[in-house]
Amino acid sequence: MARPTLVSLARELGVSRQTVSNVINAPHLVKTETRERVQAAIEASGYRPNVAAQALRNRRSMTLAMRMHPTLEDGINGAIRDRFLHHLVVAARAQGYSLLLTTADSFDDEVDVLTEMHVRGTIDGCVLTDTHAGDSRPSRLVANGVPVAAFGRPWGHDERHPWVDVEGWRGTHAATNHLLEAGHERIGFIGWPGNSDTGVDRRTGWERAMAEHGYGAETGRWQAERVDQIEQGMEAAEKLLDEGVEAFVCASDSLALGALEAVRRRGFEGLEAPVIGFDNTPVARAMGLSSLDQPVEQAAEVLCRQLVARIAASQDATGSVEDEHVLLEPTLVVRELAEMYAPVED
Amino acid sequence: MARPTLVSLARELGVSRQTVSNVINAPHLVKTETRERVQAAIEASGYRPNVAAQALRNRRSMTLAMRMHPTLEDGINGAIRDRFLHHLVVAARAQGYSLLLTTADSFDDEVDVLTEMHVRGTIDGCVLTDTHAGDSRPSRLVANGVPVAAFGRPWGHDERHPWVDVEGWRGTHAATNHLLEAGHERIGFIGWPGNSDTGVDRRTGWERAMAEHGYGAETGRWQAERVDQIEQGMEAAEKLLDEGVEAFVCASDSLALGALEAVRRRGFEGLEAPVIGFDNTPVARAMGLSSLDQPVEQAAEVLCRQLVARIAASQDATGSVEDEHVLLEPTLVVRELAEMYAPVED
DNA sequence: TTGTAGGCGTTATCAG
DNA sequence: CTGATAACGCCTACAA
Repeated sequence: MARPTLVSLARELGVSRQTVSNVINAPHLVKTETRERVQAAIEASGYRPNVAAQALRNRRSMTLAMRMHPTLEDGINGAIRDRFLHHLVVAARAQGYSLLLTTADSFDDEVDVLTEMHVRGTIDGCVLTDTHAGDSRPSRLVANGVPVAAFGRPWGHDERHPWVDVEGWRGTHAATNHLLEAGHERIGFIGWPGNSDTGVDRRTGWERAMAEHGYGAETGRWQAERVDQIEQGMEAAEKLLDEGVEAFVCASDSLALGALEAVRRRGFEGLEAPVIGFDNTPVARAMGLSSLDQPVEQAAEVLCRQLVARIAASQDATGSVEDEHVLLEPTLVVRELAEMYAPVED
Repeated sequence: MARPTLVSLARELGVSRQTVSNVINAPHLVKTETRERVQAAIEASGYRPNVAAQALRNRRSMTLAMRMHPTLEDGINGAIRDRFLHHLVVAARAQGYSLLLTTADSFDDEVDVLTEMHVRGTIDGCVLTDTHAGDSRPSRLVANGVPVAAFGRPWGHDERHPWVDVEGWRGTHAATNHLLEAGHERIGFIGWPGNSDTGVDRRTGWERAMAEHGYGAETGRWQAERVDQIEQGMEAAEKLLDEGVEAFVCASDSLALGALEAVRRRGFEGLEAPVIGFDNTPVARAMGLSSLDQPVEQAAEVLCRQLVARIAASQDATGSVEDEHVLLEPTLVVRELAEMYAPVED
């Protein structure tokens, strides 16, 4: 027994296929009596419109795509991506869209893959993540006519596409203030080497807060740059502790975990360790490390809305919409150190 | 300038659209000369077949779906899911399929959502994860005519669908043997409370290895059951250490991290901690904890192959294929504890 | 309010 | 080897 179609339903009911279609897409056009009869038949038969036919006819696939980056050191870490992805799917669904996952070997390849999908009508638009300085993906995709929305601002470029980003500096700023208010004075910062935009951004918040409290002169001495590993964090923290630093804001949870270990070994007062990480990873939660949480849920939602608006604009040919550029703020999650990791007594 | 179609290309070249189609799908039917002329035009114009039209015509969307579970305690953890997903996308792509992500509020809802997608022609089949005892999803989906392949065996049921699973017990068995060979004698096991199938499976490997080495009588005393948290693992380990246990195999990395801390505090010889976790999470890697790695890449690949075969069978109506049931083995990843976490000296 | 007609872009079948 | 014809299932004008 084949699946019912508009035509088969219409035939059975003795009406035209158009009437059935109207019952679904423009019920107000159909006489109540007919409508109810048709609706009953639709439900009884379990009829569902075929998406391929709709896509062909409407020229929209109601599908978005996003590249699944291989887990990289410097990209969004696994846990965050997992959360982001989940919310993205939910947000897309809420707008009637599906999310398709893709892979690519490189950023260049990503542009090709996404463009191809768009040309073939597989997707209506795409989400970009892991933006970086000099990232040419957005402009190239836009040039190819592919609607784009990015998670991450276009560092240094003034791109013509909507994006959402999290203002890391506001997070580290809040974290620094929190430590200062808790009575600590010499707050250090452990960040990444090089001038990655995210890295500079996160350090800036600390610098600013310190300057605001009259420690501007010390920000040169009280900071360290290490690659993103626990051990590196610990080593850096020990060096800074020797210089008199007593609390730490870190660019990542990995570095923070290292700093935490260093701090534990020297002991500290109270239940809350004077160390704050970034990204609020599961480990941080498990150990009781305070951390900055990125509002990925909200980011996913905004991103989706932007993208859908962009798609609508690109199809209505009503011209361009105002590109939204949204900045969100991380939330400081304060925790007490898990008992088992309480500082080692001297 | 609209995108080229078969018709527009055909018109330009003065051939029929069918010929153009043949050049793409059945080149051998076309005279070399014509073929080359058409091919040149295709490349020059950047023509790409429209997937909606293909899907409509071929009645296959070349798309698979998988539910994105909200991160749960007992499900696949974030990091593993991330890896699995990535490989699934790659494997699907290799077979010409795309992967669509979905959400659902419950297992029941998941069946509805996936069935709906299949009825509407959005997807050709789906992947199931987080299978559990009494899981009715596979049979219901199969009943609805949706091709299915599951990551996780149908615990206790003899389902008629292909699946792949990882034999946890072989992992813990190998881990236990490794510790025994390293000279430890009294190996304990820290697992989860209750009788979750995965939990029992993982414990079984340890029990078996212990029995094989003449410690069968001790497996009752040398094990503990705790909820999956670091602190619980530590507490359990301390209790067992007091009973004379000297090394641990754990059902998860969380429990193992706790056990590791307990072991550190008492000190141990060598660089390799006498603790082995499960799932090879990033934290384990960072801290230098030995762990059992699930072959998710291979699982994704096999799963995809199974599903595609299943789809083909469901469409050729050639009857049913032999359902494959594949069991894979975890790999023991032995690590030396990160220097900074070296045991505390007495 | 309902029905008719045309077309979205592709592929399979069959005749030339 | 090539081309004409007929769907695949849906939606939007437009006509009745």
